[in-house]
Amino acid sequence: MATTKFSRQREAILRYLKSTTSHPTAELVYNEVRKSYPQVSLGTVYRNLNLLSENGSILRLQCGDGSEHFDATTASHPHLFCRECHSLIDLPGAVKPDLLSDIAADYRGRLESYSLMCFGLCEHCADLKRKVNDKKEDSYG
Amino acid sequence: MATTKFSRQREAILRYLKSTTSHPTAELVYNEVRKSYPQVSLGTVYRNLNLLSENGSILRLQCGDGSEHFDATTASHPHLFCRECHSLIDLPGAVKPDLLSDIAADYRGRLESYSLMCFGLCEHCADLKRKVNDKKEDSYG
DNA sequence: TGCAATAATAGTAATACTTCCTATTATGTT
DNA sequence: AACATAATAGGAAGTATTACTATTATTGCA
Repeated sequence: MATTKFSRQREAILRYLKSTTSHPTAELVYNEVRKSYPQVSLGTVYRNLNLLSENGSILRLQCGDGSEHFDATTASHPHLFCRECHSLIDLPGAVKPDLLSDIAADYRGRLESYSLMCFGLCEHCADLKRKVNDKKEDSYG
Repeated sequence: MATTKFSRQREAILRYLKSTTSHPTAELVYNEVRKSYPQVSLGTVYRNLNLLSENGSILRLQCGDGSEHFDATTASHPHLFCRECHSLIDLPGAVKPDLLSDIAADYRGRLESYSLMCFGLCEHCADLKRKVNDKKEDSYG
């Protein structure tokens, strides 16, 4: 078996992901890591993101915007993709831990993990919407 | 506003998606629709899949295998991506309808819909695994 | 029924995003 | 220090998807 060797680039990628809650794409990780390793290549970033997600160090998120996002908080937790500002954010509050077992009760296969992506409005965009509605009420009522 | 006009190709795409439970990719939809419309182009398939998913006629599913899958069963329901045979299947049994409200209780934004993707083994692959394990027990124990 | 307006299409070019390839460099071991 | 090899940089190649444009299909109306 090929043993995994340490690499500064991989450490920088993981360190960056652990330092942010912004769920960056590969491209954003690349731009960030380039600040400390100007010679790093996009291929290296992709190879390591794949390696880290395969060994469970990070999560791979898809929200329907075409590209993939990465998250170093590996415990299954829900995300929200805002349909207004297109930001991808962590949702506070745990999902019921028995989410999978409820489903598994009806199913003879094996459920090991899940990814829950919510769609709607983030707090900021929901606030804006409320303000706009308030104004409308002012003018018409 | 541009009004949407009828198109045979779009109808064929939707009809096919409604006739199957296999969650095909754009490429597979293309191959299928080509049987009735040999001249159809991949661009048309993509444009219509986007249109149909934007107007809520179909769902867009991502299971981490790189491409997108489409589903004409539009009610939010859970899916399973089998890590062994890589098939993407519907999970029976409803998710608790209060799944979103539980989360929304802690959140000031607005949650409108969700996509729940489970990972593990489908019934078929889970069965195979059990048989292999049984054999091992035979030989070693 | 025929005509005008325009949405949708086919076919192709262009654009992501991601992986693959190869010579070179970094890491870990003896 | 020397060896074995994992990992890298840089660029080429491969997919999945979108954009462009001349042509065709659909719709509303005379």
